[in-house]
Amino acid sequence: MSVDWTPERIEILTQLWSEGIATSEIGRRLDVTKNAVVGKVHRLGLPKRQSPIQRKPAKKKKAPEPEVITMDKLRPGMCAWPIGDPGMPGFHFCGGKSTEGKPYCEPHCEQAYVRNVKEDKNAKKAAAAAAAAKAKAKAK
DNA sequence: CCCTGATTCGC
DNA sequence: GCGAATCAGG
Repeated sequence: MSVDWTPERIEILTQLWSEGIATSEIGRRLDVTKNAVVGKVHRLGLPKRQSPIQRKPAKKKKAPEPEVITMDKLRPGMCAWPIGDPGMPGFHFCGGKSTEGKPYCEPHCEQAYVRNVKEDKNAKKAAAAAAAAKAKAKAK
């Protein structure tokens, strides 16, 4: 098994790969499995081969579906920011963690109380100041 | 079935 | 970051 991917081994790997050598062959050459080779190659960002292969959206392991938050899924503590048009099919909510005492998550809270300012210099200035203050507070 | 590379996911 | 398992095309 591979002890470490030394620069030399990576160089050999890259060289063989660029020469069009099969992963299994490279693996034999470096005494690693072909999976290790293809994994490393992919990680190094080397040019791909055999392009027309398109993998499935990954099943069999888990179901990391973002789960759309419909009305019945919406519970206290979840952001009630509406997504889509109420009454229309597929209407749902953000569902993120809402801020304490507020019906929306933080990003949507910001949107919620945005005033109808357009090209207001003061607003920009205030926003910048607020951002700076926030960053400063966070840095602490 | 064999080969190939691609992607995911536990470590 | 690594690579086995798994997936997909040929």
